[in-house]
Amino acid sequence: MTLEHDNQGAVLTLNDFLPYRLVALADLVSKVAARIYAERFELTRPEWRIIASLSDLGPVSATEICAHSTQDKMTVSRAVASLEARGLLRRYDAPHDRRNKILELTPQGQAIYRKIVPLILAREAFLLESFTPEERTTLARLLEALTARARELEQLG
Amino acid sequence: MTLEHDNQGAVLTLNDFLPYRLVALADLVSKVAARIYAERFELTRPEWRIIASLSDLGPVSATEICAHSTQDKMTVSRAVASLEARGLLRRYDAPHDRRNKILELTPQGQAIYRKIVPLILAREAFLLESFTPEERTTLARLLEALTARARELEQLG
DNA sequence: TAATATTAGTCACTATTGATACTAACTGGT
DNA sequence: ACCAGTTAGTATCAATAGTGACTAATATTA
Repeated sequence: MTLEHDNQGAVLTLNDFLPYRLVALADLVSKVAARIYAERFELTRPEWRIIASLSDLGPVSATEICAHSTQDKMTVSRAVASLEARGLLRRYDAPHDRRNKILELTPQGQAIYRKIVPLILAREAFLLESFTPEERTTLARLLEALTARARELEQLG
Repeated sequence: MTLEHDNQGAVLTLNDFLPYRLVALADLVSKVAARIYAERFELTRPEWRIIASLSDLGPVSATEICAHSTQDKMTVSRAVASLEARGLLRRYDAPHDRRNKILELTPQGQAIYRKIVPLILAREAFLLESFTPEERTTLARLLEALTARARELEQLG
């Protein structure tokens, strides 16, 4: 099957259409998660992702955060400025490249992370509660395969 | 497991965290799809969803579009205005409720839909190409179950 | 049948996002 | 050492999305 085929008269039912279902589900899940970090901790999604990334990676540059959290560099730049102003992270010059600022969570930033994580993990657990271990593995595998495939598609144009 | 439990010291790895994976995948898939309706047909995502919804449902009110396409009513209002200005849909008063405007694709709107659908379906097919029929069914079922679960979670707060 | 509440859709305002371009710092080839 | 090319991060401006108030129409209920 080519990407430019001419399957005239084809019909698309929005609710049976995978990309739509995926985006709708992601929006919903995203909204539920945001209720924690936004309403309870006054963090935006980019801010929360930066905190999570720094916990994952340790002190790294903004560019590494971008890659790890799939966010635009401008988005990260803004969120970092805000987190720094609130004392949740600090920045210092990288030893051998002064363009590069290394980011690091402050103890306050780490404390917020430790408060958020159990709440967020409880939501994830609730979502997966009705699945068997095999189903969870399958889900992860299928999403992974779709992601790989979507990356290919992105390259193709 | 409660949603307010105190699993202190828990760790969250962003890339193993289902909500993050879902959102990242949805963003990617969304971006690929947008290349078709945005770049080739100059439609925004809300506009495209309205066209798809009207094709699914036939002539309906804006409110029904909102529900069917999971979009905010303001988003739909704006996109409808734009589509009407471009002659892709028309509006007329509902017979028994004059608050209500019924929306309907014009022949031009239908023509655009018919051009987009095969292209979009080809992308979806590419994404699913490496899956067996069983895997596709499983994927749909798992996403459906997750959606139901996320709706519950949304209610709980 | 008034009085009240609800609903559809839009307006106006604000906040967020995204694209482009810029500055400063580094790299590599000659 | 010098110049072109690249990279990190930020500024700026335009487009987009989200919120609450608002208008008009309908529904509800006393």
